[in-house]
Amino acid sequence: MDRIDAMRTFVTVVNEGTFTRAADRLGMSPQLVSKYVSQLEQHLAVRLLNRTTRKLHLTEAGTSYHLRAQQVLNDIDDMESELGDLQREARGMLRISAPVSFATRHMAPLLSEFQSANPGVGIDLQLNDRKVDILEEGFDIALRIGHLKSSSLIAKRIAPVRLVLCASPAYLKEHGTPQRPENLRNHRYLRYSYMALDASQAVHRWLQSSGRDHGSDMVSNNGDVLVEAAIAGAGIALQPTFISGSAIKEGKLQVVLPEYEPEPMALYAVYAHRQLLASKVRSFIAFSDGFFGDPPYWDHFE
Amino acid sequence: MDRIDAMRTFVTVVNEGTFTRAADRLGMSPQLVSKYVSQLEQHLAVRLLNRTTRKLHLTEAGTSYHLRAQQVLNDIDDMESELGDLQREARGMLRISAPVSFATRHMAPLLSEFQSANPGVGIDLQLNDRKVDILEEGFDIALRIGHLKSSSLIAKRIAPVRLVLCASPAYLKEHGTPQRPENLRNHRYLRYSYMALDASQAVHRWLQSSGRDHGSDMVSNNGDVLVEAAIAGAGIALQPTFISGSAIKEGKLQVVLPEYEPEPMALYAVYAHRQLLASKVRSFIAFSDGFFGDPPYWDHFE
DNA sequence: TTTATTATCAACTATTCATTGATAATCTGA
DNA sequence: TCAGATTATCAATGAATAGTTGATAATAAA
Repeated sequence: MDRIDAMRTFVTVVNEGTFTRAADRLGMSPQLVSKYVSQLEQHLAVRLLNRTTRKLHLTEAGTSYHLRAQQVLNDIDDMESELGDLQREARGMLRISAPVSFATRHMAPLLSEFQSANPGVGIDLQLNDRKVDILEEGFDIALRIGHLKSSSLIAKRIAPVRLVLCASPAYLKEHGTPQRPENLRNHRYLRYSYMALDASQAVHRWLQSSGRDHGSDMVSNNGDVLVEAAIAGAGIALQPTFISGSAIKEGKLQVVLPEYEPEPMALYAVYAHRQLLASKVRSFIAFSDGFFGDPPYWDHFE
Repeated sequence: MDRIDAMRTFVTVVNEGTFTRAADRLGMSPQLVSKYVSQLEQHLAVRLLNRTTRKLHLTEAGTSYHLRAQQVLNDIDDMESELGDLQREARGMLRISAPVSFATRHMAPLLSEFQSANPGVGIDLQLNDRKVDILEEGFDIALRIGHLKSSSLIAKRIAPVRLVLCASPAYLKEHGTPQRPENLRNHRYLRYSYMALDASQAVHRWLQSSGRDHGSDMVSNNGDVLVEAAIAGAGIALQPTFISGSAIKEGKLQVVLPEYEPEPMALYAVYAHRQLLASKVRSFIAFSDGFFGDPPYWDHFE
């Protein structure tokens, strides 16, 4: 016996006045109504109704139980319908973790338009380039760049991320434009410290090759800084186009060795489960999908 | 799935922090705990917990549900333990219907001692000589005198009720003391209007016999009045000893034709059901049983 | 890496559920 | 007063569910 159903049955019987009418209203057989009430009485070890075949009369215990059971049922209904709304309407606080450079440049319009479309959703955006544990730190979604290794998490591809080698025209004029990957060993590399490039990429081999003088490289864990440095003529940077694209378009940077461009990575939205996903999360994933275009607008520099 | 059990399981999981500890506390298997929580999520169509094999994290929906579910469970526990107390301790209002003459003379000590023994029980005593419908009128117990015809009600015999013919010594001196039932037709009968005597009783035949002059009888629906009238010498009354007993003992009345005394009737406590009887009712029945003695104290007139 | 812990899945049996038809008790209207 | 209608409950049956055990995958700690 489901005690909530039994309570609801008893309350309906009291409100309707007879077992049969209660059965009609609840869409069940009178026999079942009778059984439920009996079982409830059995469970409580209290007689709730004095019943003849014609009339029902509440006992003192029944009166008291009816009153409070009605309240409890209302509470449960409230509670469940509140959860239902949460599911249906996309409400609540959406906690997002995102990479620093990408977020500062490209997230604002996405979030702004998403909130216009989903007024019930609040957003808490935490910028972080380390790999956060979304469960442990309570994130609904983490945006990540790279080739994802498998895990128990779900990853939805949001946009491609191209990496291009680039330097300022002035730098190239002074140091020469590399025509072959081998030439890179003679250049100053503006290196991103978290970069985890696939070793099979030709460009990577030359940038990491032991023949180079690593002591003269510039290293940062922030891509923006490296791109700004490249613009200022400090060397050659291998950075995503979502950072360098606009500078390239404006002519402040020039793509180097385009024919050796590494395989593109991707921006992923990572979340915990596929089933019973909160509506706010589902909506955000769907909203992000294709938002940046394909190819994304920051790649329109050529 | 019992939703209340499922709610309780979920709340315990959240409070204990792991499924396994919750299972220990609830005395069930971890598999079952897992199943319950899953079914609850299924039912609500909301993910309540983000779980890895090592740690649990509440979702936003889960946080809100946990808070309210805990409240609901408390309400239910309160409600049920209140009913339990009602059952265990004998509390509440006990509504009793009783015959007028009996109650005015003999109920006070019973009720008073019962309340001393059961301080939680209030008493509402309604005096009435008609046959009340205890369910319809909301009585817990009706005291009735007579030979009860069968019904769906339960009747517990509390005390024997003897009926004796009696008259004042002065009346008998003036009109003669009947030695045989036939003599009764020459006397004035003080008749109780609700009297439903078994027609097989010898005395009854003579009192109702057509040879008598009924026009000279006195009729009342109150036995006290008839007994008082008998004391005043108005005639012969057939009344219960619980009314006439004290007057007989004091010599104000004299028993007539004792060898023709009708079969005794009884005082019954009538109530609706035997099962799941409210504790206040059960206690009262038990308390009444034998309270008046056997034979009852009012029969000690001989 | 190995071991221990944890949640979950899968399969299986005992139990419970919900239905149907039958019955007893009451009420209603002639 | 008596048949017909209504009502609650009982009993029996097949369907669905509950709760168990053993196995598995994932993670944390040693």
